[in-house]
Amino acid sequence: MPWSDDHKQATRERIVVAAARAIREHGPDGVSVAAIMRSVGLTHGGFYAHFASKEALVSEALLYAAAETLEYLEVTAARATGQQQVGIVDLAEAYLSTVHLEHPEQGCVLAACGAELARADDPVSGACSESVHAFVRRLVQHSAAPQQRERSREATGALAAMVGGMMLARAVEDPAAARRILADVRSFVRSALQAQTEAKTEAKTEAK
Amino acid sequence: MPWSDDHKQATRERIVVAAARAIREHGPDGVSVAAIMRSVGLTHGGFYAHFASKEALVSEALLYAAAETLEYLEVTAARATGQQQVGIVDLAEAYLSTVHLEHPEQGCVLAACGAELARADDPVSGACSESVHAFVRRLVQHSAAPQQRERSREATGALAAMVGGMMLARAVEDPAAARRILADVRSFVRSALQAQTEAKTEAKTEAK
DNA sequence: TGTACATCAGTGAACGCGCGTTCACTGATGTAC
DNA sequence: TGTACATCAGTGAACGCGCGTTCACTGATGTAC
Repeated sequence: MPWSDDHKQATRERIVVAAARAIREHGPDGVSVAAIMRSVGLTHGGFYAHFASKEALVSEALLYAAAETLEYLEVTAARATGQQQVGIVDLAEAYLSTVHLEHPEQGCVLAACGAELARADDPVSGACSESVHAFVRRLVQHSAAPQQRERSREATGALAAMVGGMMLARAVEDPAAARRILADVRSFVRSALQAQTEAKTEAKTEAK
Repeated sequence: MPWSDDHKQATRERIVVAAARAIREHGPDGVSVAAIMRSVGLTHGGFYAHFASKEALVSEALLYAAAETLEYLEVTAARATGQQQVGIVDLAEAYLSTVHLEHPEQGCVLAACGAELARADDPVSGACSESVHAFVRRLVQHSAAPQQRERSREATGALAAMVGGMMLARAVEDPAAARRILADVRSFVRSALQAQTEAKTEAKTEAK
Protein backbone atom coordinates (compact mmCIF):
# COMPACT_ATOMS: atom_id res chain seq x y z
CA MET A 1 0.00 0.00 0.00
CA PRO A 2 1.41 3.41 -0.96
CA TRP A 3 1.02 6.22 1.54
CA SER A 4 -1.38 5.66 4.38
CA ASP A 5 -5.15 5.71 4.15
CA ASP A 6 -5.08 8.20 7.00
CA HIS A 7 -3.18 10.67 4.84
CA LYS A 8 -5.69 10.43 2.01
CA GLN A 9 -8.65 10.82 4.33
CA ALA A 10 -7.03 13.80 6.04
CA THR A 11 -6.53 15.48 2.65
CA ARG A 12 -10.12 14.74 1.74
CA GLU A 13 -11.33 16.37 4.91
CA ARG A 14 -9.15 19.42 4.35
CA ILE A 15 -10.81 19.80 0.93
CA VAL A 16 -14.27 19.55 2.48
CA VAL A 17 -13.42 22.14 5.13
CA ALA A 18 -11.95 24.52 2.55
CA ALA A 19 -14.96 24.04 0.29
CA ALA A 20 -17.42 24.63 3.13
CA ARG A 21 -15.67 27.91 3.81
CA ALA A 22 -15.32 29.05 0.20
CA ILE A 23 -18.89 28.11 -0.73
CA ARG A 24 -20.29 30.18 2.12
CA GLU A 25 -18.14 33.11 1.12
CA HIS A 26 -18.63 33.13 -2.65
CA GLY A 27 -21.52 30.75 -3.31
CA PRO A 28 -21.27 27.30 -4.92
CA ASP A 29 -20.88 28.81 -8.41
CA GLY A 30 -18.50 31.49 -7.17
CA VAL A 31 -15.68 29.07 -6.34
CA SER A 32 -13.83 26.87 -8.80
CA VAL A 33 -12.49 23.42 -8.07
CA ALA A 34 -9.03 24.83 -8.82
CA ALA A 35 -9.44 27.60 -6.24
CA ILE A 36 -10.50 25.17 -3.53
CA MET A 37 -7.60 22.84 -4.26
CA ARG A 38 -5.18 25.79 -4.31
CA SER A 39 -6.40 26.91 -0.88
CA VAL A 40 -5.48 23.46 0.41
CA GLY A 41 -2.06 23.60 -1.24
CA LEU A 42 -2.81 21.18 -4.07
CA THR A 43 -3.46 21.38 -7.81
CA HIS A 44 -6.85 20.90 -9.40
CA GLY A 45 -6.08 17.61 -11.14
CA GLY A 46 -5.88 15.66 -7.91
CA PHE A 47 -9.41 16.60 -6.99
CA TYR A 48 -10.97 13.62 -8.75
CA ALA A 49 -8.99 11.17 -6.65
CA HIS A 50 -11.26 12.28 -3.78
CA PHE A 51 -14.60 13.27 -5.31
CA ALA A 52 -16.62 12.13 -8.30
CA SER A 53 -17.57 15.69 -9.22
CA LYS A 54 -17.77 19.25 -7.95
CA GLU A 55 -21.41 18.62 -7.09
CA ALA A 56 -20.43 15.72 -4.84
CA LEU A 57 -18.04 17.97 -2.92
CA VAL A 58 -20.58 20.78 -2.65
CA SER A 59 -23.25 18.51 -1.20
CA GLU A 60 -20.81 17.06 1.32
CA ALA A 61 -19.45 20.48 2.29
CA LEU A 62 -22.99 21.74 2.74
CA LEU A 63 -23.86 19.00 5.22
CA TYR A 64 -20.56 19.56 7.01
CA ALA A 65 -21.21 23.30 7.34
CA ALA A 66 -24.75 22.77 8.63
CA ALA A 67 -23.61 20.34 11.32
CA GLU A 68 -20.79 22.69 12.31
CA THR A 69 -23.21 25.60 12.71
CA LEU A 70 -25.63 23.60 14.85
CA GLU A 71 -22.84 22.63 17.21
CA TYR A 72 -21.50 26.20 17.31
CA LEU A 73 -24.94 27.54 18.22
CA GLU A 74 -25.46 25.13 21.09
CA VAL A 75 -21.99 25.71 22.49
CA THR A 76 -22.24 29.50 22.18
CA ALA A 77 -25.75 29.66 23.65
CA ALA A 78 -24.72 27.45 26.56
CA ARG A 79 -21.69 29.66 27.22
CA ALA A 80 -23.81 32.84 27.02
CA THR A 81 -26.54 31.66 29.36
CA GLY A 82 -24.29 29.62 31.62
CA GLN A 83 -26.80 26.82 31.40
CA GLN A 84 -26.58 23.31 30.01
CA GLN A 85 -30.10 23.24 28.60
CA VAL A 86 -30.72 26.25 26.35
CA GLY A 87 -33.97 27.38 24.73
CA ILE A 88 -34.72 28.32 21.14
CA VAL A 89 -34.49 32.01 22.10
CA ASP A 90 -30.93 31.49 23.25
CA LEU A 91 -30.00 29.78 19.99
CA ALA A 92 -31.64 32.57 18.00
CA GLU A 93 -29.72 35.12 20.06
CA ALA A 94 -26.45 33.32 19.33
CA TYR A 95 -27.34 33.09 15.63
CA LEU A 96 -28.33 36.72 15.18
CA SER A 97 -24.98 38.06 16.35
CA THR A 98 -22.58 40.61 14.88
CA VAL A 99 -19.83 37.99 14.65
CA HIS A 100 -22.07 35.82 12.51
CA LEU A 101 -23.04 38.83 10.41
CA GLU A 102 -19.42 39.59 9.65
CA HIS A 103 -18.30 36.01 9.02
CA PRO A 104 -20.56 34.31 6.49
CA GLU A 105 -17.70 31.98 5.56
CA GLN A 106 -17.85 30.40 9.02
CA GLY A 107 -21.59 30.79 9.54
CA CYS A 108 -24.90 29.27 8.55
CA VAL A 109 -24.84 27.88 5.04
CA LEU A 110 -28.58 28.47 4.58
CA ALA A 111 -28.23 32.19 5.22
CA ALA A 112 -25.11 32.36 3.05
CA CYS A 113 -26.46 30.59 -0.03
CA GLY A 114 -29.60 28.60 0.75
CA ALA A 115 -31.59 29.61 -2.32
CA GLU A 116 -28.75 28.73 -4.71
CA LEU A 117 -28.25 25.31 -3.15
CA ALA A 118 -31.97 24.59 -3.21
CA ARG A 119 -32.12 25.49 -6.91
CA ALA A 120 -29.27 23.13 -7.80
CA ASP A 121 -29.61 19.58 -9.11
CA ASP A 122 -30.07 16.53 -7.01
CA PRO A 123 -26.97 15.69 -5.02
CA VAL A 124 -26.82 19.32 -3.87
CA SER A 125 -30.52 20.11 -3.50
CA GLY A 126 -31.08 16.86 -1.64
CA ALA A 127 -28.37 17.75 0.86
CA CYS A 128 -29.88 21.22 1.16
CA SER A 129 -33.28 19.77 1.93
CA GLU A 130 -31.74 17.45 4.49
CA SER A 131 -29.90 20.38 6.11
CA VAL A 132 -33.12 22.31 6.60
CA HIS A 133 -34.72 19.28 8.24
CA ALA A 134 -31.64 18.83 10.44
CA PHE A 135 -31.87 22.44 11.60
CA VAL A 136 -35.58 22.18 12.41
CA ARG A 137 -35.19 18.83 14.19
CA ARG A 138 -32.40 20.20 16.34
CA LEU A 139 -34.29 23.39 17.23
CA VAL A 140 -37.38 21.33 18.11
CA GLN A 141 -35.29 19.54 20.72
CA HIS A 142 -34.68 22.88 22.42
CA SER A 143 -38.34 23.83 22.65
CA ALA A 144 -40.03 23.62 26.02
CA ALA A 145 -43.54 23.53 24.53
CA PRO A 146 -45.63 20.52 25.61
CA GLN A 147 -47.24 19.69 22.27
CA GLN A 148 -45.19 18.55 19.30
CA ARG A 149 -47.06 20.80 16.91
CA GLU A 150 -46.25 23.82 19.02
CA ARG A 151 -42.59 22.81 19.20
CA SER A 152 -42.55 22.58 15.40
CA ARG A 153 -44.08 26.05 15.12
CA GLU A 154 -41.53 27.58 17.48
CA ALA A 155 -38.58 25.86 15.81
CA THR A 156 -39.62 26.50 12.20
CA GLY A 157 -40.72 30.07 12.83
CA ALA A 158 -37.58 30.95 14.72
CA LEU A 159 -35.36 29.35 12.07
CA ALA A 160 -37.13 31.30 9.32
CA ALA A 161 -36.57 34.58 11.17
CA MET A 162 -32.95 33.65 11.91
CA VAL A 163 -32.03 32.70 8.35
CA GLY A 164 -34.04 35.52 6.78
CA GLY A 165 -32.82 38.06 9.31
CA MET A 166 -29.17 37.24 8.70
CA MET A 167 -29.70 37.37 4.96
CA LEU A 168 -31.39 40.78 5.14
CA ALA A 169 -28.71 42.16 7.45
CA ARG A 170 -25.99 41.02 5.06
CA ALA A 171 -27.87 42.39 2.06
CA VAL A 172 -27.82 45.89 3.51
CA GLU A 173 -24.72 47.95 2.77
CA ASP A 174 -24.64 50.18 5.83
CA PRO A 175 -23.16 48.23 8.80
CA ALA A 176 -25.21 50.21 11.33
CA ALA A 177 -28.43 49.40 9.46
CA ALA A 178 -27.40 45.75 9.38
CA ARG A 179 -26.91 45.65 13.15
CA ARG A 180 -30.27 47.37 13.60
CA ILE A 181 -31.91 44.63 11.53
CA LEU A 182 -30.33 41.95 13.71
CA ALA A 183 -31.52 43.69 16.88
CA ASP A 184 -35.05 44.04 15.49
CA VAL A 185 -35.22 40.39 14.51
CA ARG A 186 -33.87 39.24 17.89
CA SER A 187 -36.60 41.27 19.54
CA PHE A 188 -39.21 39.88 17.15
CA VAL A 189 -38.26 36.27 17.84
CA ARG A 190 -38.23 36.90 21.59
CA SER A 191 -41.75 38.29 21.57
CA ALA A 192 -43.03 35.47 19.34
CA LEU A 193 -41.65 32.81 21.66
CA GLN A 194 -42.82 34.62 24.79
CA ALA A 195 -46.30 34.92 23.28
CA GLN A 196 -46.42 31.19 22.69
CA THR A 197 -45.24 30.49 26.25
CA GLU A 198 -47.86 32.83 27.66
CA ALA A 199 -50.64 31.35 25.54
CA LYS A 200 -49.58 27.96 26.89
CA THR A 201 -49.63 29.22 30.50
CA GLU A 202 -53.02 30.86 30.03
CA ALA A 203 -54.48 27.67 28.59
CA LYS A 204 -53.21 25.79 31.64
CA THR A 205 -54.61 28.38 34.05
CA GLU A 206 -58.00 28.30 32.35
CA ALA A 207 -58.03 24.50 32.50
CA LYS A 208 -57.69 24.73 36.27
CA MET B 1 -35.36 59.59 -36.66
CA PRO B 2 -35.48 55.85 -37.39
CA TRP B 3 -38.13 53.83 -35.65
CA SER B 4 -39.86 55.47 -32.71
CA ASP B 5 -38.41 56.02 -29.26
CA ASP B 6 -41.53 54.31 -27.92
CA HIS B 7 -40.57 51.12 -29.70
CA LYS B 8 -37.08 51.09 -28.22
CA GLN B 9 -38.32 51.78 -24.72
CA ALA B 10 -40.97 49.06 -25.03
CA THR B 11 -38.28 46.54 -26.04
CA ARG B 12 -36.12 47.66 -23.16
CA GLU B 13 -38.95 47.07 -20.73
CA ARG B 14 -39.68 43.65 -22.20
CA ILE B 15 -36.03 42.76 -21.54
CA VAL B 16 -36.27 43.96 -17.93
CA VAL B 17 -39.47 41.98 -17.35
CA ALA B 18 -37.97 38.84 -18.89
CA ALA B 19 -34.79 39.27 -16.85
CA ALA B 20 -36.72 39.79 -13.61
CA ARG B 21 -38.51 36.53 -14.25
CA ALA B 22 -35.45 34.52 -15.34
CA ILE B 23 -33.26 35.81 -12.52
CA ARG B 24 -35.79 34.75 -9.91
CA GLU B 25 -36.08 31.33 -11.49
CA HIS B 26 -32.42 30.51 -12.10
CA GLY B 27 -30.45 33.12 -10.19
CA PRO B 28 -28.43 35.98 -11.70
CA ASP B 29 -25.59 33.64 -12.70
CA GLY B 30 -27.98 30.97 -13.92
CA VAL B 31 -29.26 32.99 -16.88
CA SER B 32 -27.22 34.19 -19.82
CA VAL B 33 -27.75 37.43 -21.68
CA ALA B 34 -28.43 35.31 -24.76
CA ALA B 35 -31.18 33.34 -22.98
CA ILE B 36 -32.91 36.51 -21.80
CA MET B 37 -32.80 38.05 -25.27
CA ARG B 38 -34.05 34.81 -26.83
CA SER B 39 -37.03 34.77 -24.44
CA VAL B 40 -37.92 38.22 -25.74
CA GLY B 41 -37.56 37.10 -29.36
CA LEU B 42 -34.26 38.85 -30.06
CA THR B 43 -30.62 37.87 -30.47
CA HIS B 44 -27.91 38.55 -27.90
CA GLY B 45 -26.00 41.14 -29.90
CA GLY B 46 -28.72 43.75 -29.65
CA PHE B 47 -28.58 43.68 -25.87
CA TYR B 48 -25.91 46.36 -25.65
CA ALA B 49 -28.09 48.88 -27.47
CA HIS B 50 -30.18 48.88 -24.28
CA PHE B 51 -27.84 48.15 -21.37
CA ALA B 52 -24.20 48.87 -20.61
CA SER B 53 -23.66 45.42 -19.14
CA LYS B 54 -25.38 42.36 -17.75
CA GLU B 55 -24.87 43.79 -14.26
CA ALA B 56 -26.80 46.93 -15.24
CA LEU B 57 -29.75 44.82 -16.36
CA VAL B 58 -29.65 42.65 -13.24
CA SER B 59 -29.71 45.61 -10.89
CA GLU B 60 -32.61 47.17 -12.79
CA ALA B 61 -34.56 43.91 -12.95
CA LEU B 62 -34.02 43.42 -9.23
CA LEU B 63 -35.56 46.78 -8.37
CA TYR B 64 -38.39 46.11 -10.79
CA ALA B 65 -39.14 42.71 -9.19
CA ALA B 66 -39.08 44.13 -5.67
CA ALA B 67 -41.53 46.91 -6.54
CA GLU B 68 -43.78 44.41 -8.31
CA THR B 69 -43.87 42.13 -5.26
CA LEU B 70 -44.70 44.96 -2.87
CA GLU B 71 -47.64 45.97 -5.01
CA TYR B 72 -48.79 42.36 -5.39
CA LEU B 73 -48.73 41.88 -1.61
CA GLU B 74 -50.81 44.96 -0.88
CA VAL B 75 -53.36 44.14 -3.56
CA THR B 76 -53.63 40.49 -2.52
CA ALA B 77 -53.88 41.27 1.19
CA ALA B 78 -56.54 43.90 0.55
CA ARG B 79 -58.52 41.42 -1.54
CA ALA B 80 -58.19 38.69 1.12
CA THR B 81 -59.26 40.86 4.05
CA GLY B 82 -61.75 42.94 2.13
CA GLN B 83 -60.25 46.00 3.71
CA GLN B 84 -58.43 48.98 2.26
CA GLN B 85 -55.95 49.32 5.10
CA VAL B 86 -54.16 46.03 5.78
CA GLY B 87 -51.76 45.15 8.59
CA ILE B 88 -48.33 43.50 8.48
CA VAL B 89 -49.94 40.18 9.43
CA ASP B 90 -52.10 40.33 6.32
CA LEU B 91 -49.09 41.04 4.13
CA ALA B 92 -47.19 38.17 5.73
CA GLU B 93 -50.16 35.89 5.16
CA ALA B 94 -50.26 36.89 1.49
CA TYR B 95 -46.50 36.37 1.19
CA LEU B 96 -46.37 32.97 2.85
CA SER B 97 -48.81 31.40 0.40
CA THR B 98 -48.66 28.20 -1.64
CA VAL B 99 -48.92 30.18 -4.88
CA HIS B 100 -45.82 32.14 -3.93
CA LEU B 101 -44.07 28.92 -2.91
CA GLU B 102 -44.68 27.38 -6.32
CA HIS B 103 -43.85 30.46 -8.37
CA PRO B 104 -40.48 31.88 -7.41
CA GLU B 105 -40.16 33.39 -10.90
CA GLN B 106 -43.05 35.74 -10.13
CA GLY B 107 -42.35 36.15 -6.43
CA CYS B 108 -40.08 37.94 -4.01
CA VAL B 109 -36.60 38.42 -5.40
CA LEU B 110 -35.04 38.39 -1.93
CA ALA B 111 -36.38 34.91 -1.17
CA ALA B 112 -35.44 33.72 -4.65
CA CYS B 113 -31.83 34.90 -4.71
CA GLY B 114 -31.17 37.53 -2.03
CA ALA B 115 -27.83 36.18 -0.84
CA GLU B 116 -26.40 35.97 -4.36
CA LEU B 117 -27.43 39.51 -5.19
CA ALA B 118 -26.02 40.82 -1.93
CA ARG B 119 -22.69 39.11 -2.65
CA ALA B 120 -22.40 40.66 -6.10
CA ASP B 121 -20.46 43.79 -7.02
CA ASP B 122 -21.72 47.30 -6.69
CA PRO B 123 -24.45 48.04 -9.21
CA VAL B 124 -26.20 44.83 -8.15
CA SER B 125 -25.46 44.79 -4.42
CA GLY B 126 -26.44 48.43 -4.16
CA ALA B 127 -29.81 47.72 -5.74
CA CYS B 128 -30.20 44.73 -3.43
CA SER B 129 -29.53 46.89 -0.38
CA GLU B 130 -32.02 49.43 -1.64
CA SER B 131 -34.63 46.72 -2.18
CA VAL B 132 -34.35 45.54 1.42
CA HIS B 133 -34.83 49.10 2.64
CA ALA B 134 -37.81 49.52 0.29
CA PHE B 135 -39.43 46.38 1.71
CA VAL B 136 -38.91 47.46 5.32
CA ARG B 137 -40.10 51.02 4.68
CA ARG B 138 -43.27 49.74 3.03
CA LEU B 139 -44.02 47.22 5.80
CA VAL B 140 -43.44 49.91 8.42
CA GLN B 141 -46.27 51.90 6.81
CA HIS B 142 -48.62 49.01 7.52
CA SER B 143 -47.78 48.78 11.23
CA ALA B 144 -50.31 50.08 13.71
CA ALA B 145 -47.74 50.43 16.50
CA PRO B 146 -47.55 53.90 18.03
CA GLN B 147 -43.77 54.18 18.38
CA GLN B 148 -41.48 54.22 15.37
CA ARG B 149 -39.04 51.82 16.95
CA GLU B 150 -41.80 49.29 17.52
CA ARG B 151 -42.99 49.66 13.93
CA SER B 152 -39.45 48.99 12.76
CA ARG B 153 -39.28 45.86 14.91
CA GLU B 154 -42.56 44.52 13.59
CA ALA B 155 -41.69 45.27 9.96
CA THR B 156 -38.12 43.98 10.04
CA GLY B 157 -38.95 40.90 12.09
CA ALA B 158 -41.90 39.97 9.92
CA LEU B 159 -39.89 40.49 6.72
CA ALA B 160 -37.11 38.27 8.05
CA ALA B 161 -39.56 35.49 8.84
CA MET B 162 -41.29 35.92 5.47
CA VAL B 163 -38.12 35.82 3.36
CA GLY B 164 -36.49 33.11 5.45
CA GLY B 165 -39.67 31.07 5.66
CA MET B 166 -40.18 31.08 1.90
CA MET B 167 -36.55 30.15 1.35
CA LEU B 168 -36.75 27.24 3.78
CA ALA B 169 -40.01 26.00 2.29
CA ARG B 170 -38.51 26.06 -1.21
CA ALA B 171 -35.33 24.35 0.02
CA VAL B 172 -37.30 21.35 1.24
CA GLU B 173 -37.99 18.67 -1.38
CA ASP B 174 -41.25 17.24 -0.03
CA PRO B 175 -44.13 19.56 -1.03
CA ALA B 176 -46.15 18.62 2.06
CA ALA B 177 -43.22 19.51 4.33
CA ALA B 178 -42.86 22.81 2.48
CA ARG B 179 -46.50 23.71 3.08
CA ARG B 180 -46.11 22.75 6.74
CA ILE B 181 -43.17 25.16 7.02
CA LEU B 182 -45.24 27.97 5.53
CA ALA B 183 -48.10 27.27 7.96
CA ASP B 184 -45.70 27.20 10.93
CA VAL B 185 -44.10 30.50 9.92
CA ARG B 186 -47.50 32.16 9.37
CA SER B 187 -48.49 31.09 12.86
CA PHE B 188 -45.16 32.29 14.27
CA VAL B 189 -45.50 35.74 12.71
CA ARG B 190 -49.09 36.02 13.90
CA SER B 191 -48.14 35.31 17.51
CA ALA B 192 -45.18 37.69 17.39
CA LEU B 193 -47.33 40.54 16.14
CA GLN B 194 -50.16 39.74 18.55
CA ALA B 195 -47.66 39.71 21.41
CA GLN B 196 -46.47 43.15 20.47
CA THR B 197 -50.04 44.44 20.20
CA GLU B 198 -50.92 42.98 23.59
CA ALA B 199 -47.82 44.39 25.24
CA LYS B 200 -48.84 47.73 23.80
CA THR B 201 -52.41 47.40 25.13
CA GLU B 202 -51.19 46.32 28.55
CA ALA B 203 -48.86 49.28 28.74
CA LYS B 204 -51.78 51.57 27.93
CA THR B 205 -54.02 49.90 30.53
CA GLU B 206 -51.35 50.20 33.20
CA ALA B 207 -50.82 53.84 32.34
CA LYS B 208 -54.49 54.48 33.13
C1' DT C 1 -46.96 62.51 -53.79
C1' DG C 2 -42.58 60.34 -54.79
C1' DT C 3 -37.70 59.51 -54.16
C1' DA C 4 -33.13 59.63 -52.02
C1' DC C 5 -31.13 59.54 -47.74
C1' DA C 6 -29.53 59.16 -42.79
C1' DT C 7 -30.43 56.72 -38.63
C1' DC C 8 -29.90 53.00 -35.53
C1' DA C 9 -32.41 48.65 -33.38
C1' DG C 10 -31.31 44.40 -34.09
C1' DT C 11 -28.18 40.47 -36.43
C1' DG C 12 -24.77 36.95 -36.06
C1' DA C 13 -19.92 35.69 -36.40
C1' DA C 14 -16.02 36.16 -33.59
C1' DC C 15 -13.12 37.22 -29.42
C1' DG C 16 -10.89 35.99 -25.01
C1' DC C 17 -11.70 33.83 -20.75
C1' DG C 18 -12.53 30.66 -16.92
C1' DC C 19 -14.77 26.71 -15.95
C1' DG C 20 -15.28 21.27 -14.90
C1' DT C 21 -13.28 17.31 -16.27
C1' DT C 22 -9.78 14.05 -18.36
C1' DC C 23 -5.47 11.78 -18.67
C1' DA C 24 -0.65 10.42 -19.25
C1' DC C 25 2.82 11.19 -15.94
C1' DT C 26 5.71 11.24 -11.61
C1' DG C 27 7.70 10.25 -7.46
C1' DA C 28 7.16 9.26 -2.45
C1' DT C 29 5.64 5.43 -0.10
C1' DG C 30 4.93 0.59 2.05
C1' DT C 31 5.75 -4.24 0.86
C1' DA C 32 8.02 -8.51 -0.69
C1' DC C 33 12.00 -11.03 -0.91
C1' DT D 1 19.42 -5.01 6.58
C1' DG D 2 19.20 -3.92 1.65
C1' DT D 3 17.10 -3.79 -2.91
C1' DA D 4 13.54 -4.17 -6.50
C1' DC D 5 8.92 -3.42 -7.11
C1' DA D 6 3.88 -2.12 -7.22
C1' DT D 7 0.77 1.38 -5.77
C1' DC D 8 -1.64 5.59 -6.23
C1' DA D 9 -2.04 10.70 -4.34
C1' DG D 10 -1.00 14.39 -6.60
C1' DT D 11 0.79 17.05 -11.13
C1' DG D 12 -0.04 19.91 -15.02
C1' DA D 13 -1.16 20.19 -19.90
C1' DA D 14 -5.12 19.73 -22.60
C1' DC D 15 -10.13 19.22 -23.87
C1' DG D 16 -14.75 21.08 -24.99
C1' DC D 17 -18.05 24.31 -23.52
C1' DG D 18 -20.76 28.39 -22.43
C1' DC D 19 -20.22 32.80 -21.04
C1' DG D 20 -20.08 38.32 -21.58
C1' DT D 21 -18.80 41.41 -24.80
C1' DT D 22 -17.44 43.42 -29.43
C1' DC D 23 -18.18 44.76 -34.06
C1' DA D 24 -19.03 45.09 -39.01
C1' DC D 25 -23.38 44.54 -41.11
C1' DT D 26 -28.36 45.03 -42.53
C1' DG D 27 -32.70 46.59 -43.40
C1' DA D 28 -36.99 48.85 -41.68
C1' DT D 29 -37.99 53.33 -40.52
C1' DG D 30 -38.92 58.60 -40.42
C1' DT D 31 -37.29 62.78 -42.70
C1' DA D 32 -35.89 66.11 -46.25
C1' DC D 33 -36.63 67.82 -50.59
